[in-house]
Amino acid sequence: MSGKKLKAVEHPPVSARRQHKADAKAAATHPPSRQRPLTRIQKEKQDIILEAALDVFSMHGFRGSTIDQIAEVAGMSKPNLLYYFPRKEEIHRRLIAALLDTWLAPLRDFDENGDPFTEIRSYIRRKLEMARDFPRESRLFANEMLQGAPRITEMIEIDLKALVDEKAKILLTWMDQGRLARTDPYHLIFSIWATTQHYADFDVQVRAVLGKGRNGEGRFEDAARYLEQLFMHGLSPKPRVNGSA
Amino acid sequence: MSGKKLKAVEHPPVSARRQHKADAKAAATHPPSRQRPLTRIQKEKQDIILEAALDVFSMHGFRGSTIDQIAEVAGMSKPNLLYYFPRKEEIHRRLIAALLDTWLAPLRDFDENGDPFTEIRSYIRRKLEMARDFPRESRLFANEMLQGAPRITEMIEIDLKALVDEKAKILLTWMDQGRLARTDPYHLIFSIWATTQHYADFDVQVRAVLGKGRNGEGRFEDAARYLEQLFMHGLSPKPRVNGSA
DNA sequence: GGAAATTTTGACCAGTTGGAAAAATGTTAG
DNA sequence: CTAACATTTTTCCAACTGGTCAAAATTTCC
Repeated sequence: MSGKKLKAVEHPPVSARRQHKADAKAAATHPPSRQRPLTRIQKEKQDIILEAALDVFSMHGFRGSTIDQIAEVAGMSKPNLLYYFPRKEEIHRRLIAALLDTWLAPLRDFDENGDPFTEIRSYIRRKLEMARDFPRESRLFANEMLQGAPRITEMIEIDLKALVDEKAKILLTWMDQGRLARTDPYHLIFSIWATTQHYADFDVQVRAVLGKGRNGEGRFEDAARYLEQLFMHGLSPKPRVNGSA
Repeated sequence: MSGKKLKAVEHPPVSARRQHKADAKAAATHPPSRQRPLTRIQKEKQDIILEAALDVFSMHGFRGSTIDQIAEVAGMSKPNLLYYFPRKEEIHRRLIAALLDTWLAPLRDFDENGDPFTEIRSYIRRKLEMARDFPRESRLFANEMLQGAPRITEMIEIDLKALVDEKAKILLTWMDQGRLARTDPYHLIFSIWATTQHYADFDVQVRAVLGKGRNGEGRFEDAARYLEQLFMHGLSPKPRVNGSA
């Protein structure tokens, strides 16, 4: 329901402060990390752990989550879990790395040769699908943002920024060609992120407000319809529309 | 740059489960809680603590925050802090209660006798101002939502829902009168929440993407302009606009 | 000034948390 | 079967956590 292997992007020189004694002997018998090709069984266990960790981290954030909790959800003992991931941070890093990749995929697919409205519409749709199908990933990301993104600043300041810059340029071109209302392309992108991820991150609120009646999967359909209308109307290249007050 | 006292709204009958032993003697010498009119000095100290707690809770969530952290930010010892607030949960509850009240004020002011676009525009503006002036409150709220709103379910399921229902009805009336594009009023409200709070909750991301150049307070001006355009255009009562793909 | 009340501090505690060590239990290839 | 390896469990620990308590320092009020 959520797995999907994503290539992990290492942050080479992070080097956090060490306060615990453990440091030297890393190639001991315990972790199966050293060079080995990583058997299929190991991969499976790691996936189980990552699954469980996603559950926990996405709800409580990094500091609010405990290894014990994750181990319990994963159905194994804490030391056993630590056999696969030498430390808590490592699990979290793996999740974040995997997340960033999938999370940006829809934006990467934004095609400058396509029709502006088709592109925007399908971008919205894909982001909304992700909010529906991977809410935990969305919340993990949101948690990270709320905490000031301590572990991924470089990622968002470099990779993400570059990607958005690129797509903003495309939007600007479309605006110049009169195929799209002239506005700030960055805030346009922000607004798509915000409106779609809202359905994952604030799910409880959305459900509560919509009431027991209307909160099956249908709410995503409604959201899609509404957002489509809002953005299609809102961004159509027309001078002015309403001028009251 | 952020202070501004907010009137606190008490939740009378929350009654959470007790698991710690402390329970009986509450009128002991320690806490200045019993009946006393609460001196001005006490209020000041409590405010200092709440300020500090807002800093910490809004970044790390409830579980991820420690009393020691809060005490340090507040510039006092942990036992001293605990003298004013007998337990961690109490501080958090106070913050949340205060928050909810201010947070919903703009929506309460939504006036059915006003002009639809004027009302929506000023609602957006006010929400954006709150995201700018009270980002920590916004993040505290977001953190609570991400965790499934365990401490405020009743609040959002009852009070919030009722308020939104009421305002949705107003929006529907306007739509019936042809003064507003016909759409789902609930999702319309969600989209305003999402787009405005985004600037508080995902502040790091917004700053990073906009780059060092354009991230002074100006970004809120730009956001306001963009959102105004999006919503004013997007919700104007016109049949169809673009029909490609 | 001094007794009473308030506020602050220092020492302490039981439970939790991240993690280490090593022994115990599989598993597998020769 | 058994040596080499992989996995799991048991035991343990030091630091941190929320919170208590009594004594000390300070303020308040007569």
